[in-house]
Amino acid sequence: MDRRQKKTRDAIFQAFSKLLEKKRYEHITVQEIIDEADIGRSTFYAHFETKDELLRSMCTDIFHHVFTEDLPQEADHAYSAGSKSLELKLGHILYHLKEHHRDLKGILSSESGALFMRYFKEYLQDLFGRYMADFHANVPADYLLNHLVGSFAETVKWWITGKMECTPEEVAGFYMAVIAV
Amino acid sequence: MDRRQKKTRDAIFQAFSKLLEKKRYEHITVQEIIDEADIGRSTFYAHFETKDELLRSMCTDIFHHVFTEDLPQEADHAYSAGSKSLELKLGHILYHLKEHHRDLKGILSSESGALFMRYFKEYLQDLFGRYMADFHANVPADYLLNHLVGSFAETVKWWITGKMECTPEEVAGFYMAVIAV
DNA sequence: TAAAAATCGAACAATGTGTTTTATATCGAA
DNA sequence: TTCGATATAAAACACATTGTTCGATTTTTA
Repeated sequence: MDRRQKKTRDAIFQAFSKLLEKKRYEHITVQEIIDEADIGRSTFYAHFETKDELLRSMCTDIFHHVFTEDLPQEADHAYSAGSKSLELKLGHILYHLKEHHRDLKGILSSESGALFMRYFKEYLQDLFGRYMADFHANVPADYLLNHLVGSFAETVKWWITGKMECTPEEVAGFYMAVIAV
Repeated sequence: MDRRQKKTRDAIFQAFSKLLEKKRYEHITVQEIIDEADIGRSTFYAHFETKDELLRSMCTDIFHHVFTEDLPQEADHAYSAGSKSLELKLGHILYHLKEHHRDLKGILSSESGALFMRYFKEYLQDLFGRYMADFHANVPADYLLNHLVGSFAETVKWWITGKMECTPEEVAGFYMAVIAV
């Protein structure tokens, strides 16, 4: 990627993130992002078609980091069955999410949080699908999956938007405690 | 309330609801609502300051119906303690929500669903707060409340946006099954 | 019937969007 | 280093949407 492109992209991300901290997503204009990032109008549109796509890109970047990063802890437990394996994996995801907590606080604080949650759940859907066999509840499978995914996403939101006093391990523990079926 | 006002208000609600069925909330313009409702521009703004406020009013109307309607079943069980009392109450709420499923499908299908969910949770927060004593989990109280409220809201969303093949009682049962802590 | 209130409809300013164009600056490869 | 390719800047533009205003008209209520 061209240095200039990367520089511009980073400037936009940072400007957007900064604006999100003090303003609702809906009320942030492209012009404000441009001014904050100190770039030309046409340059912004050369990178992103819309504000929504900008948010989507930020989320995708974060998810790519969070979900595809090396999972050192997991190697030892890759074949351990059941809930402990899931708990470790979720703890690891929380650990990586924490590294982005500044960006995430901004994103989650406004309506953009709803979009983030939607994208986040798409990723989680795949992950949890692989653990569904470990759960046995007398409810429809799609309902259960929806419940597990939604609850974890809400857990993340609760953690990030709160004071984040708990460790990733503790948060994963809370989650496992309330979904134990 | 003046007949004209009621007529106009209903026309706006119906037009908005109809548009929501085929279009995303964000992409619906005030002008489209006006055209669909066949009213004057200034009339719309005499009723609602913004599109957001229109949605908020629709939600409030529905919630008022759902949460304050007579609860016939509950009279017999008002003093029964524990989870059965909660399950009955939730079943009743689901029963009333079903009466609005046409409007709700539209609202929940787009980003307006995020706003609905937020308002809905505000109401649920009060309700669940009164049952918190019945739950005992080794997690922070605010986390647990957030989990219970969020999960029920997601349950409603799953039910309304799906095929709604289950009865309110069944859905309440599913919910109780997965939150049993 | 008469005053009060709601609606209509047209015009209006203000704001934001996304595109286009031309000139300039920077990059990457030969 | 040189040169073609590419990214950016800056300004102008058409367009859509918003929210307000105002006078005329209709409907309600007393």
